[in-house]
Amino acid sequence: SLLLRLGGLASNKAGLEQVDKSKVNRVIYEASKNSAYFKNEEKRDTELTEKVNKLKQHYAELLQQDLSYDRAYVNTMVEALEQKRDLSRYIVLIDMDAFYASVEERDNPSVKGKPMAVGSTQMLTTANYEARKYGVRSAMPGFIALRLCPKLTIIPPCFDKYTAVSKQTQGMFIYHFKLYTTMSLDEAFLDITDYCHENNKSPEDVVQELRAEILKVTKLTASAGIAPNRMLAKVCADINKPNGQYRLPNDRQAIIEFLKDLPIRKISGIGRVTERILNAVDVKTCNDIYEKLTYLYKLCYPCTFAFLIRVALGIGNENNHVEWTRKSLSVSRTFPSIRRPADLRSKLQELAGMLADDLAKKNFEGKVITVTFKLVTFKSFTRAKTLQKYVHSKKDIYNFALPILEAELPLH
DNA sequence: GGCCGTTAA
DNA sequence: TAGTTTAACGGCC
Repeated sequence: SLLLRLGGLASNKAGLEQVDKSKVNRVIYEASKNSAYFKNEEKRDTELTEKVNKLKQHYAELLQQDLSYDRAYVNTMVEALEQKRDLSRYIVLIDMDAFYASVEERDNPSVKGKPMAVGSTQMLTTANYEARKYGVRSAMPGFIALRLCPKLTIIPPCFDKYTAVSKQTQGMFIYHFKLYTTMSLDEAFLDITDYCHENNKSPEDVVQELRAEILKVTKLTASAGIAPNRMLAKVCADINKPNGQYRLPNDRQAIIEFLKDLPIRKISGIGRVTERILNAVDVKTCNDIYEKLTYLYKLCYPCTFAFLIRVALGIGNENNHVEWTRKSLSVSRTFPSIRRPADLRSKLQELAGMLADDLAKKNFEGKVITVTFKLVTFKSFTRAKTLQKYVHSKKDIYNFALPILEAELPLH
């Protein structure tokens, strides 16, 4: 299971269906096994396994107990949520297909049809569909991708171009719809309910037209998911990727049916750790969450349980309409190992300057300063300090960060 | 308030 | 040879 996790493909990613997974995993393992990165991952995995085993033990004890009182309480919570289920909205997630890679293909047609990825030998951010056939994927270091596919072309990212396209699509969205800005350049949530009613059009047709317009304006394809809430729309957007769309009707029974065999990992917010934790209590699908709600109520923190019950019922987050506001701003860089205090100080200077520039551009300031350390062993840790006043200048950032750095010296 | 871990793109 | 960057949030002490 370790090998699977470390080398394991995110098989839920589009375009990876026909990959020879065991061969790909072997190549990744051979390229990884002696690295410091791998050793660190092994350590993390051991810690997680311990946590999972403890949970299993706790679960086994619960199986022996009479939980009828808890079951009744959970049922009242389910009913209360059911009362508030909102099936009145048409929420859409628009997701540009292999975004960065598609932009580069568009602007350089000679790489079209050939395996290509955007990034560097250190890290890839996006792979085109041709490259995905070889097991190449985003968040994979380029040097490993080259072992999987020696003919792979790696193109350095050009964020100005991606930002420009993102501005174009966002402009199209807000012209007609309520737009909930998302953090990435290639994704946006829209509420098309009012538009559908006003123009007497079906959600499917509206999204079809929107995707056609995106293609016309940007020469790029997008996929979309349509559902009564964000959580489900996000899952739906993956179903007919690339260049497709899927609608989950605003119907309770259809939602229950949709969730029946849906793997928990498809839900945004459930990653590899949560997946393994839930697997430990025999939960693999969203319906399994529903079946095991009483146990999860006993095993999870209230906040986690509140999230899971919504997943089980297919009811999204309540504050869907809350505007995004920035809460922090940061810069980070990985560089070849340095340990001389003078070198570390000048690196800090450099980063402080970059951060000050970004703060100026965004007209932002902060009063909590956090320094993150990453060692050659890949162990990382943070040290933070709340200041008396808001700061934004390079000088202030450096002066307040320096003692935080020096308190950790010597690094080893 | 400070730190760690998880998640996502 | 080589494993990113930015942002948010929950939980613990």
